[in-house]
Amino acid sequence: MAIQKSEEKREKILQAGIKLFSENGYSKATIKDISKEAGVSFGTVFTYFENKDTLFEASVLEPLEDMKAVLLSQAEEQDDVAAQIKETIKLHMTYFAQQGTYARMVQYVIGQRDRFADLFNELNDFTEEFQESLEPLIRKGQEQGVLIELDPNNVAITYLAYINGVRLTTIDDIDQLPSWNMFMDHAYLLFGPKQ
Amino acid sequence: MAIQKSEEKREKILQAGIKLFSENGYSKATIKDISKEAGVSFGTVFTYFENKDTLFEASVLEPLEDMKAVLLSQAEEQDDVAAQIKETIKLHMTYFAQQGTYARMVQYVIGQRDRFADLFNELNDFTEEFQESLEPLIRKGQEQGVLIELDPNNVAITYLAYINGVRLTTIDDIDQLPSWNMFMDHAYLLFGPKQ
Amino acid sequence: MAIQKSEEKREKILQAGIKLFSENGYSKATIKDISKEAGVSFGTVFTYFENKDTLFEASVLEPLEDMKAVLLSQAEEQDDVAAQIKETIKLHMTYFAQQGTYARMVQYVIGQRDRFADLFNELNDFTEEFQESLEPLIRKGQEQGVLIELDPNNVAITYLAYINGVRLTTIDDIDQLPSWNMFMDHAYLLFGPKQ
Amino acid sequence: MAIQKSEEKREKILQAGIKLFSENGYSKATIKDISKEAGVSFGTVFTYFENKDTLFEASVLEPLEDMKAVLLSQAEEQDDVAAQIKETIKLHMTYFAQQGTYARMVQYVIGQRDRFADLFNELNDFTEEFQESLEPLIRKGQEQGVLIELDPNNVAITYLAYINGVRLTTIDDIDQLPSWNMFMDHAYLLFGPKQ
DNA sequence: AATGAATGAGGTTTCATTCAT
DNA sequence: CATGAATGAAACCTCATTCAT
Repeated sequence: MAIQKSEEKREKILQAGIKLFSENGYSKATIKDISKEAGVSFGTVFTYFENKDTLFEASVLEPLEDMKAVLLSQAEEQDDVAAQIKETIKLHMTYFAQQGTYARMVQYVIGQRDRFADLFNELNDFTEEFQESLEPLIRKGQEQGVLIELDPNNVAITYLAYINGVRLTTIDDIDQLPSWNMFMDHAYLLFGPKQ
Repeated sequence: MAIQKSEEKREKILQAGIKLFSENGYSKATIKDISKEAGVSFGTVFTYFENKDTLFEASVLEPLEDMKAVLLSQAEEQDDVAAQIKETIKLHMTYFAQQGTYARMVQYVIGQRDRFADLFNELNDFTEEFQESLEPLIRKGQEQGVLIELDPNNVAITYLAYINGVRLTTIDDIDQLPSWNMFMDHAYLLFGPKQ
Repeated sequence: MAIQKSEEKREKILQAGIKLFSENGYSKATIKDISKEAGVSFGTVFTYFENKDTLFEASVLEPLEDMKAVLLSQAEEQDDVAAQIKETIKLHMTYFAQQGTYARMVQYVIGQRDRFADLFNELNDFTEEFQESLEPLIRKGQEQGVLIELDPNNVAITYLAYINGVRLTTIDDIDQLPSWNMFMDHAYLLFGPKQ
Repeated sequence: MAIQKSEEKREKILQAGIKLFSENGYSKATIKDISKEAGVSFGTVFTYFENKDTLFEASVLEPLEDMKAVLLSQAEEQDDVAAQIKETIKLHMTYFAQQGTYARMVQYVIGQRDRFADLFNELNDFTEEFQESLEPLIRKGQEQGVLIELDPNNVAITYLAYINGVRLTTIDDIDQLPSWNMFMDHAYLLFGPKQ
């Protein structure tokens, strides 16, 4: 039970970290602010995280697992491959639309790969995993003549860059779904639909 | 002549600011480091820029003008509209490929629009300008039956997001042009080519 | 039986305190380190000692009693007073040779007599006791014409300073007895042997 | 002139460091206290010393040079070797009597030789130098039949330990010269006078 | 105009102590 | 009793900004 309570607090601090690091960047997000946001005392942060860097790493890694899970998931198998891809895109981008500012942290890590080497490698490894995961779907589309012949790896890479670009550039809140719908429609173009 | 000399120094400091802010972010780039990079003394920075924020704003704005000029420029008018668009994309993305880390500063401003309200508005205004600038070309492509019918504004927005996504996600140096060539080819897909 | 067990724990903590305070000084020896060294939990330290200062005082006092006992003890009465003194010196200094870093704590207390007033007075009182204890032996040596006429109090004081100086300056381990033998031989000089 | 002023301030800080480190030990002497004692602001300390450790090292080394100079100096050559030695002792111990608490810092360094390796080695080297410096005088005394035959190195070592012991144990202020006179007289015993 | 010493607010981190379990 | 999570005071250190030279 003591453990239960601890985990709760750790989680609160982590969520506060994710929020403030995302919104303000590493340096501007102070431990004091994070502890206030989490509703714990200043010192308690250090009970759960060795130091600021450790908290930051956790703040990046934890949502990353979610993000990975979403991006590696796909819509159900169906005959209409175009529909299947479009649904997959919707699955992916809906998540990003809700993700708020998290993408900015990923960006931060990429920008300072020396400092956060482990995190960076983790992100890098994921890119490959993502390519592999998307390849069968893309190939299926190409084989059925729905998509033009493009290197599936390149499609995956550009599609991922696009998602990030949209997330980083767009400042809309989740509510403004209309524009997100548009972004989803256009994402499909990167798969090279025959039209 | 005194003015001439001053301007030189101001420029050196600005370039140092652009470099270090881009590479390290706002907080980690210290005035001392910037002055060292610029080859001037510590106090001199404050002779040319009121404070750190002012220097940062200038460091974002100055390259922004270049970036704007490039993104608003287009390849020469020609009969083959597809070729014209592709050349325009090359024009745009070659610049970004060479820009190194500058895009990260833009990102930083977008992420803190409250703090850098003026800069943010400047960026926002540009988006509209960019849409207007690209519209004729897109419309031309659609009229000639080379592109499918899409809202030109949306094409411009998604294309811009894509460019940013590529720049922010990709860590390649300028040298590794192969991948940038690929990114250029795929960018064209966002214009909705009939194929 | 409960009490028995408690006393055991108290002793473990005390020994850990003596060890770590001696080796690292007051500030650098943390309660956490001491608890770990003692093999008890962090909070348990406060069950047996009100606070850090209390533990420190105990850590100084407890070995002090041993030290006192040793320094107040003397070699067996014998006709050859020179031999008796030399054996007494050996008794004293062998103890110090084995004491490791404890002397440093005494030093620490002397250096901060305001802070540890009680301890300091305790130490001061001992000096007088030591003088009294040594006086008969010294006087006996002088009466037998083995020692020159010196104020026995001064002999005791300088001898005590010498022992401390050797202990504080020397970094040898107990093993390196050779040098300690030398130190013992020379200690006798302070008693003013006729030669 | 600017340099002149700087050096003055550096010196003030250093003197404050020597005073407070000696009196309170490393950890209890805070930068804030030291800056206050020196009459400068908190930040100014870091203008002249990289960090607390650096200031501490300087606070040990600077007086060490004085101390070395004194301990390596000797009374003028004269026919009466006993008088010469006694005067040399007076030279040495008068300095220590005035030195206040400095010896405690030396003690601190010896106690933590791993942490302050360079300082420790410096101290260690000095011991040898001291032995060499004292050897001729001791040998002269032995040759003239004033001193008994003892290893000069051992005499030097024990004499040094004695001085330190007196300084560390004695809490008298400089004023109380009487006791220091006694300590000087007894120091001579360590040289092994024939009597 | 150029310099860099001086300042102190504010950041991260440590750690003695309290106290609920 | 034993435990260790919670707390916040206080330490060190950084660095933007001021200002005398």
